[in-house]
Amino acid sequence: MPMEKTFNAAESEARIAAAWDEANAFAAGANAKEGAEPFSVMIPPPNVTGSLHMGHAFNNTLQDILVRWHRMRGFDTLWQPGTDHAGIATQMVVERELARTQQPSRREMGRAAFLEKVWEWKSTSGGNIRRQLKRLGASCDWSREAFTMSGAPGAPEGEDGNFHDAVIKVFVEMYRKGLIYRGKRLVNWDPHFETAISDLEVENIDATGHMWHFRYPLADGETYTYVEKDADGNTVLEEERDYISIATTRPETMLGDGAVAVHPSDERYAPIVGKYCEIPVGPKESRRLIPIITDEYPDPDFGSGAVKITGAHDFNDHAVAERGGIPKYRLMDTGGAMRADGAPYDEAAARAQEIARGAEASAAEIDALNLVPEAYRGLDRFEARARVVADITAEGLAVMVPAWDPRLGKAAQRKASPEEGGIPPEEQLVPLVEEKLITQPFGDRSKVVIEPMLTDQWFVDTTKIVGPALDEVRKGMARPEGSTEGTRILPERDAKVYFHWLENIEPWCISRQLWWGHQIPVWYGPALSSDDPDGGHILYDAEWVPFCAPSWDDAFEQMKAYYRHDEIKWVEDEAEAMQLIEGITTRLRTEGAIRDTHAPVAIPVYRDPDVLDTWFSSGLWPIGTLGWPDDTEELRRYFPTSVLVTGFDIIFFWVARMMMMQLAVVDEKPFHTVYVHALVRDEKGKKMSKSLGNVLDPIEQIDEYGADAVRFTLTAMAAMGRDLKLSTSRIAGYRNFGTKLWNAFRFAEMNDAFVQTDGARAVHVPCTPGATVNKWIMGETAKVREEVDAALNAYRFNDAANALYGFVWGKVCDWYLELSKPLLNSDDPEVVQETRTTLAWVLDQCLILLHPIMPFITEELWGVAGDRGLLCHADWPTYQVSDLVDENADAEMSWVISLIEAVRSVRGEMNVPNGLEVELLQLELDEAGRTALDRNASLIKRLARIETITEADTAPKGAAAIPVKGGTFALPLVGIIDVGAEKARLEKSLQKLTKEIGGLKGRLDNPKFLESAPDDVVEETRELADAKAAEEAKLRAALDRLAEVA
RNA sequence: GGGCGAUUAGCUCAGUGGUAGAGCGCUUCGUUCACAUCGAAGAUGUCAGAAGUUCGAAUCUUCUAUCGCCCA
Repeated sequence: MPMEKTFNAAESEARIAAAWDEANAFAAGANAKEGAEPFSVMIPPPNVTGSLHMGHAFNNTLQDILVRWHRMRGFDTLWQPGTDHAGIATQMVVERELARTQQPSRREMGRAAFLEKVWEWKSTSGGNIRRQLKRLGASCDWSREAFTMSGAPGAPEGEDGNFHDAVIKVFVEMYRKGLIYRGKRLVNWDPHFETAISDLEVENIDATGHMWHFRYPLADGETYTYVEKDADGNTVLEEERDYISIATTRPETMLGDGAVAVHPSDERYAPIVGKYCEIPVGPKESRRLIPIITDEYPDPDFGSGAVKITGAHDFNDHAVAERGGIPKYRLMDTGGAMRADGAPYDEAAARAQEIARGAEASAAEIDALNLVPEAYRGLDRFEARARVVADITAEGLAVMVPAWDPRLGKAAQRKASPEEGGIPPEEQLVPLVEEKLITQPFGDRSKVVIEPMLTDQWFVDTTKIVGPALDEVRKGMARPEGSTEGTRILPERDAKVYFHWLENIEPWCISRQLWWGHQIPVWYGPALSSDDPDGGHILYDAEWVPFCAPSWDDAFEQMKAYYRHDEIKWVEDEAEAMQLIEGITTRLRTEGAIRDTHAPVAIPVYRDPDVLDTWFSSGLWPIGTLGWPDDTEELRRYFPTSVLVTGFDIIFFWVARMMMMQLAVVDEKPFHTVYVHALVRDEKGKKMSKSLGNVLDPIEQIDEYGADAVRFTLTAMAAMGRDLKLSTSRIAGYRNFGTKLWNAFRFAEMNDAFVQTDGARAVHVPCTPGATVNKWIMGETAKVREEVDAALNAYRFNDAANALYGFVWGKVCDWYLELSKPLLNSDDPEVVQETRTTLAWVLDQCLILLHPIMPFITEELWGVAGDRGLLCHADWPTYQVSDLVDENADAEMSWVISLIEAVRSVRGEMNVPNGLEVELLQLELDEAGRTALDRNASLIKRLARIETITEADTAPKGAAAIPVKGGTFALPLVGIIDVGAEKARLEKSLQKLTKEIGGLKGRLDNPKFLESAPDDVVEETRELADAKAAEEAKLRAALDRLAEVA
């Protein structure tokens, strides 16, 4: 049955994918040669809620190329797939789903029930991305698909695995080694999701905002002389003030101010440093006084030069507060509303006043103080801001300026001209609300403004584990070619990014106030009042002491040892534990005894409710997916892995953390090479995003053009380190390339190239052909094979793709297929047989070499062209240029091709009708040319559409001249050609030639060039100059003859 | 503000010191038995600008301009 005219991707891809599946073709170790080296790649786990976008398609295409290439070369290959559990994103998706289907909310159903819902969602919807990756052709070992939450408590059937064990074990070990600690720190708090997030999950966005200026009155009616000087030291303003002017973009945080700071060198405020000022908001009778202190942080040239210090709600202020021992008052609840808990404002403010005056207070007490006045309690932070501004302004404590002040921005009025009536703006005073560009932090998922918040969190002490991660990459960057020592990051630029980040690393906050994730394996019980094992008591206001252990049983053992008995009760949460302790202590107190640990009452303990950052688990991806902490066969075989292919946007999130964690846990780098690729953008260069609506959905593209076209496009554009701008016309172009290849097979099939009587064709070199054309194409094949291997070895994916494109289309289809036609129709059965064999071989090579980039169409054609197993397991060739290139055949074919091109060019420019076969005159010609002409006359005639080739001494008048290497031909086109046009054509060529010769001569006449340039360059230049000069002479001769006619 | 990168044909981009390239688009011609998702031919460049190093610069150095990304 004859082949269809085009490849039907939609129909074939599914069938081929099924065949691969059925053959288990991508299982770890499939097609490995005896004693093969391992080659393993970890997929960057996509988010389980995710669907395939172009970035994934790009990332996975590159991985698949490497993996298929290695598999065909007989490596013991593993491509490990899987997804991560994406704490925030998944919780968000499931909560939204609950709301949509009008089910009880997360909080209503409680933690356990909610997690059940999440698992349910995962099993029905979490497989999306796997199906999509399969559509792309990703040759992962799907039987090993991993998940970062596998094996967690509550995981349903089918979600077993030990990733959870690995995560917990690492946490416990790192905790015991002192690499993980808990502390009350200022963290980025997401008020929407009510969890801490890492600074990498914060997007800083510039937007026009406002800066308010307020007066903080000095305490006790104090005044000072405020002097403002210009750059030359001249006084520009001098006035008596009873206040200090403060600018802020977040007035609601004034309620938690602990001090006002000025720079120590700022003379304007020197007289009042050490004095107190009043926070101008809240009930008048109980306003707080705060000290005026000095710190290096305030910039005297910015605003008034004085800065309010709110240690609990700003990172810079926090540092100042730490340095100056300033209390840090927390103002908001987890949802970003002003606190409504605790004692009435009067009491809290009075206590805060004592503290400001020097009274001792614990961090816990300070945290418990709610300094939000009743009027603002419970308000959303932005609502509170508006109220604070309004109240201060109403009281006349805003800094006032004329209405035309340019700092007011759009709100500023223009100065009135005298003839206009009313109050001129210069006399009208308005509150100074500066309009300016403000950088605000936003949660990258929630898109709400992030609030710096003082909370208890867990941290990895990254400074303690960063060293080896830096060393390994330093080693890798310096290693020689071919070595796998250390870890090499490509391109080099991204190594710089890596170094820069790790050298300035911050502690990593790993706790999240979510439910979906690995719950922190720490239980808290009340601390004993003394270290003395027999004298310890539990006090009413006991601190909590942590017990970190991989399981409750282990924790329980620790608790027994600590409390010296086993009456321990695991309760729901801190509140319940607290209640029980209160009960115990008050009851025992009334009995006249402080409870000791031997009393017959259960000690309440509770588990830390927080979960670990998803990146903490994906940081263990390399070892976790291979079965660690068990000592598995796979771990021994495939770890450390070979290459990590990933986008530059997760160098910090993931790559750096994997480096640190693998080194910290198993003391071994996770991979020897990291290939960092760029971003896929739309055709205008914009980042693809849903909100812009410029996303190209890879699945839609695959539906329309086929997976191979999408893959080839991405590969051809994968120049290292450059963003790719993707357009559908490009994809269509490479779909056409597939069609071209398809039709080459159609041609071969029609010519019986695949009919073999002696069994399956071997992949290795089939014969030693006699025909020059056959020798030549085999040499070209060897060249491209070397090129492809060299390109892939260097991760130059685009070079591999372009080399193959040029070879298949430009060499095989444009020339070899055409040149083979006369041979296939030869009367000599040996020539026919040899050509069929060569043709089949060459096309097979195209399939093999293209397979890693275009797996589907090549697999399909492989099946069409013979019955010999799957192409994805075919042997990758190793023949070399030195084996297959025949210099003479090369030279001969170049000559033939250039002659045919020259004739076609003349015909084209002279508008000789295609159908018209013309006569070709051979004028002078050297020996090599004569031989080449003799041996290939039929080819030349056919491809250049020549009727006869005759020898002549001189060209007739009015013939078009065709200079070739070693001689000249002519096309006698009397009556067909336009003499003027031919003259113009020749003159144009001559002009170009003269310019080139000028350049070449200039170099050759320069003695310094001859002296300094390498010999082969000089030689090349000389040859080229000679050749050009010869051609010039021929063209001149031709022009002369033309002149005779005219 | 700090860092990284880009600027090459109409468009998208390759090109690490030695003859400026590819794909797409464009123009002309073409129903020859693989392919019109095709074939043949053609046009198109101050390699952002300036200075320097070099026998020789798109390529190396410095500066300038414009644009982008990351980090504060």
